[in-house]
Amino acid sequence: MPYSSEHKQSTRAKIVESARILFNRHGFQDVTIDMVMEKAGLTRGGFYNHFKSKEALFGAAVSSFLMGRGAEWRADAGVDPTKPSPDMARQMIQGYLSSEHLGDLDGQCPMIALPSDVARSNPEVQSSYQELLEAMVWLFESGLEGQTPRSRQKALSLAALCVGGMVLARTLPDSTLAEEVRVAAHHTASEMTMK
Amino acid sequence: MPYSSEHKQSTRAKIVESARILFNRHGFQDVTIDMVMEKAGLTRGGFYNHFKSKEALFGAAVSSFLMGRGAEWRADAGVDPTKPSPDMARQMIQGYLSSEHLGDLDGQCPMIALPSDVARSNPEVQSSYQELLEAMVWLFESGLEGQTPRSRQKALSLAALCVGGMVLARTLPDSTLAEEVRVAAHHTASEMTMK
DNA sequence: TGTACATCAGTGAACGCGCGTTCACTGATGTAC
DNA sequence: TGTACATCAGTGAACGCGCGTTCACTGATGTAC
Repeated sequence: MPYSSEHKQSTRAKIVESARILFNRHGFQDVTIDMVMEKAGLTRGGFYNHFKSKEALFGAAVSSFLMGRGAEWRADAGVDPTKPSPDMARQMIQGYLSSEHLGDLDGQCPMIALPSDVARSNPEVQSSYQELLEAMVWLFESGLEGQTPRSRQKALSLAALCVGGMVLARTLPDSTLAEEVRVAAHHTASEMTMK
Repeated sequence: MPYSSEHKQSTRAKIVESARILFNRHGFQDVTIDMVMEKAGLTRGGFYNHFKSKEALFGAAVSSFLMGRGAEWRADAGVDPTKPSPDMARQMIQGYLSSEHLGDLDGQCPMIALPSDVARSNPEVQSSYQELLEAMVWLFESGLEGQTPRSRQKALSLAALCVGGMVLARTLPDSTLAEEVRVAAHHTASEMTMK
């Protein structure tokens, strides 16, 4: 077999990474196969050696975030699952609702950048999105006292607050108001981990 | 001048209403001018007698929600601005995070249906979106005790929680989890209006 | 060790379809006389 | 009051462009002998 066995894999990875960044910036429909392949240093035609459609690429891109940063979240929380610390939840909130994350158009969480796109996409993409949320909720839940229905409710609400705060902040044209929303969500979320 | 003066206005209104519903269901890009005009009982060509572009229609559609339900919110809150009641905020939360609202694909709030679309649209559309959020925040803020920085933070966080909870619930393919998120956000938001 | 061969990742031209927009027209309706 | 006229909302065919996808090919690289 010509070409080393890793060669195709690494090309595929380059395509997915280019796609993840471009989708994050421009959304599903405004990104063309040409843009993705050019960013990956390749040409149009080769794309279908790796994916059966543009939608399949979208799924791979969302999923790649889950495997990357999402896996970090899990790892952070899973270091010692028997002794979960509230610090982990607080660090997560700190990072997620930070101004750095708000400005990081390339690296941001797809739940912020692509909610409508995912809602209208196919079930595989939506599953990746759901796994990402579950990772986040799981980390929050582990970081709170005990595993009561109460902490479950709190963890889910924290996720809604984090995602909602960032989605709003990203969409508002008045950056002062956007910042106000982000900071308010940040404070409220922090308080919720206290008591 | 032929045709009564209201005739064109009412045709325009029919187009906007059709567009609002279709955009809510399918997003900006998946709705065609043909679909909108057909739903309004007209044909393609006439569209440009009313709007200069598809984007202009999108702005009018988002804005029409603001003028419709958004105005109701304001009116509700503004009945007696000197004596704001926490009931108003609670009612708003009740309705916004209800399962009826989650299922109402046609009539739902554009902040839930179209966040990514608006984020990538032009400034006029984003302004409409912002006005909608401001109406919501204003209602929450009026419903809380006093006008302290504290109540402002709470009002903004409530908005983030409402929108975030619904965006997540709408996007999750597992409807049990979606419902869990909605209910959790509902409970937490209600609690926040208590103390 | 060197050479012919087979494989298949990557190329780039072409296809085909959809959709936003334009345009020449039609015909309904209000106004002037 | 009735009739000719002017306006302009609405029609539907056509245009043109972009983009997802296909396809015949090229050429780099591993393998067999």
